[in-house]
Order: sequence, then structure tokens, then C-alpha cells
Amino acid sequence: MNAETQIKKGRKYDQVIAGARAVFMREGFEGASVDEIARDAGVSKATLYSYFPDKQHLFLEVLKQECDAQSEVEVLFEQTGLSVEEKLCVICKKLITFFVSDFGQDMFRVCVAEAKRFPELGETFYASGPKHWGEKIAGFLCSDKAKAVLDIEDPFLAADQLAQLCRTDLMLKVMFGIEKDPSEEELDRIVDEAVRTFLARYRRKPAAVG
Amino acid sequence: MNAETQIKKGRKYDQVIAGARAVFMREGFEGASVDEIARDAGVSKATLYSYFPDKQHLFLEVLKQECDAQSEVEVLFEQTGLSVEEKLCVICKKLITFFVSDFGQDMFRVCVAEAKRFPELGETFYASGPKHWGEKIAGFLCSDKAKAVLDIEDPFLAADQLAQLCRTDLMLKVMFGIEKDPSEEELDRIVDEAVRTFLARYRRKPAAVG
DNA sequence: CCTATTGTAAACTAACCAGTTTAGTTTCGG
DNA sequence: CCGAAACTAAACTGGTTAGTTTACAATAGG
Repeated sequence: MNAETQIKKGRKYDQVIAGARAVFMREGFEGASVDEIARDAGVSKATLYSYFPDKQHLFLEVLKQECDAQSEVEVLFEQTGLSVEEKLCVICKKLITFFVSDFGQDMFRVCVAEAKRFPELGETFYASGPKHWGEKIAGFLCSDKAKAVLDIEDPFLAADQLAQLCRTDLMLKVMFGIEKDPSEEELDRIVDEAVRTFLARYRRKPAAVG
Repeated sequence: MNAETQIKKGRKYDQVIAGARAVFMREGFEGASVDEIARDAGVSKATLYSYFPDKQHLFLEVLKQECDAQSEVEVLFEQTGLSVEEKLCVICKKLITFFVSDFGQDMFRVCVAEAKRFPELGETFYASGPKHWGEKIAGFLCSDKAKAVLDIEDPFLAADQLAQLCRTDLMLKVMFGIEKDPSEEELDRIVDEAVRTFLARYRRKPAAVG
């Protein structure tokens, strides 16, 4: 009786989640049929319904797992040996790369589409995505190292502005199918311009000595 | 035989569009049923189907009309007697007010949800929304009056950054149901901070002589 | 006032979908 | 190798949906 058998509700639990994730991301909540999910997961419908009481609970479980996965960004903020400017660039690059990735796009699309129907989902997504990142960035902006270079009154607002400068028109273009595969150069350009604007506002000015 | 009778395919065309708009905005494409639309529009299903071949075409027609309506922003850029800084604030206020409005939120939500299924819709929304505004703002940034105050290399990028600074966390909070009715003060604060950051980067610096 | 157009209500088709049930098969610990 | 637990395929229930059809009523122009 090891821990694994305790936790798992059945042999094919992960398979079901994987199939459901694929189909929900592709079709949205209304568009996805349970038969399709079962087929995609390589599992019978009866098995699926032995794990989840209904389609909604399956949907929420999938998206909660995705939100959790999305939150694993700790590593990024622990790396050392970079200047503040370099670290801002690294953060921005990470953000924009996520924003235009298939995973990031699908997550955003599905959550936006269903947030009204499932308020709990909206909260979960916001908390593990924008909020979590905002706090991480704000934390960095408050660090001693950052404070030596930056002059920030409201770190949460500054963090938000930095993130927004990364979102950019490009994210919308990808979202609405205008642009498919943005090049690394495009991304770097946006990162560079975002950090440039951010620093123009928040870089510490030499104190005017009376 | 006046023009009106030519254009209209029937007496109740506008009614159908109005009902369809309401239901699609409320329920999304998959979630909306044609019976519900007909009921909401106060029209029989047969009438509805005499105007549109199927649900998809009705959906696209509604959203195209909405996109057209959204494009009517000419007025804003013609008003005179404002300083460049004031005009930036007016533009930002207009943007953010739209972003958090019920109409703006529903439009965005539905278009994001269905852009993958209806590529044409994604293009239409992008063209009449973000692209149209971006061009308008860039045009203003290139005007002689603005150029006297601002020093901008890439006006489209600058316009994009200004718009993004308006979107902010607040738009996401409303989108995901975290915040319901942002106060006028909150909006003004964001506008102020957006313009501040924008000007920090783009305000013309006194030329260093010699 | 008459007639063609435009509309209506309601029934109907054929498909689909969430969720259940059944009868039988696979898997795996002991 | 046995027996319980997990799984399967497939049929079934009850409900919904997009789209059509039919028989009838309102409307509006000439």
C-alpha cells in the first residue's frame, strides 16, 4: 500500500486528464464532446465518469492543473549574477515567450471564453497567472539590488506596466490569427523596447544636490 | 422604390440582428441557440432563416456590424485646443473606458473565443479594433503638433505601447471577474500613470548643443 | 379593397450530446 | 492462479439543437 495507489483514483486518470486537456484547449468547453475526450484519451466513457461526476468538474480540474503548472516560475527569480537591466530583459523575454506560445494562447483563450460561466475558473486563472507574476516582479523591483538602480513608488503598478509593455500588439496578432510564428528577432525587439520605456520612467535619476 | 426597401431584406432584419447580438454576447457562439435568438428578437425562426443561411453567417454579420460601430472614433482626433499631453490623456481615457465597458468586454471575449474557429472574424476584429486605433494614434504622434513635443522613431510601436499601458491589470481583473465596476478615480489613475511612463520615454529632450 | 409579400406558430427531421447501464473482459495483488 | 477491482464497448435515455416545412395570418402598396 504505497502512496501512489492511495492518490490515484484509477490507472488511467492521467490519460483522461491529458485527453481532456487536448480537446478542451482545441474546442473550448461547449465545443468539446465527452465522447471525443474519451476517444482522444483512449479510455471508455464509463471510466471517465468513474473519475469525474460531470463535464464541468473535469473541465475545472484540467484548467486548475494547467494554472498550477503555469505558476512554476520560481527558478527565474533566483538566478544571480545578472545586472538589474539584464534581469528585466530576462523577465520580459520569459513573459512574451509565454504569451505567444501555443500553451499560453490556448489557456488564455479558453479562460477568457469561460470566465463568465465559471467564475471560479476566472479567479483561479487570474491568481496563478497575472497576479502571481505581478507579485513576483514587484518583489524583484523591491529588492535591494533593484532599488539601487530603480526609483519606484508603486511596485505593483510598475510590475503591471512592465508586463503590459510585453504583451503588445504582437500577442493580439497571434491571438487573432494575423501572425503565426513570430521570429526570435521580433520578440527580442519588443523586449528591448519594453525595457527601454520602463527604464525611461523608473531608472533612478542622480539626486539634485541642493 | 426608395433605397431603403432595396437594402433591407425584410421588415424585421434589424430586430433579428439586435436579438442575435444580445444572445451571442451573453452566451457565445456555441452557447447561443437559434430558438433563443428568435425568441429574444421577437421573430419566428422561419423569418430568421429567410435572412441568413445558417447560424455562422448570422454570427459573423453581427460581429462585423459591431466592429464597424467600434471604428467610429474619428471625432476624438479632430477636437482641437488641447495640448499634446492633454490629448494623450483623452485618448487613454477613451481606450481604457472602452476596455472595461460591458460592450468592450463582451466583444473581446466572444472574438477571442471564436477567432480560431472563424479566422475571418479574428481578422475583422483585429483590423477594426487594435489596428484601426493603432493607426489613428500613430497618425496623431506623427502630426506636427505632436512632433514638437515628442521624439519618436517608430510611431506604430509607440502607439502600441501607449495602448498597452492603458490595458493594464485592471482590464484583466474585470475580464476574469475579480473586479466589477472600476471607479472613475481608478481609471484616471491608470491614465495618468500611462501617460507619465509614455512621456518619460518619448518626450523630446532639449538638444545638447556643442 | 385586393393581392403579393412578409411574417407567424408549431410540428418535424436528423443529428448530437451528457450521462447511465449492462454484460463481458483485462489487470494485478496476494 | 484466483478473485476483486478496474476497465471496455455498445446500447440506451432523455433532452437539445440546427434547420425545414406546412398551413395560416398580418401587412402594405397600388
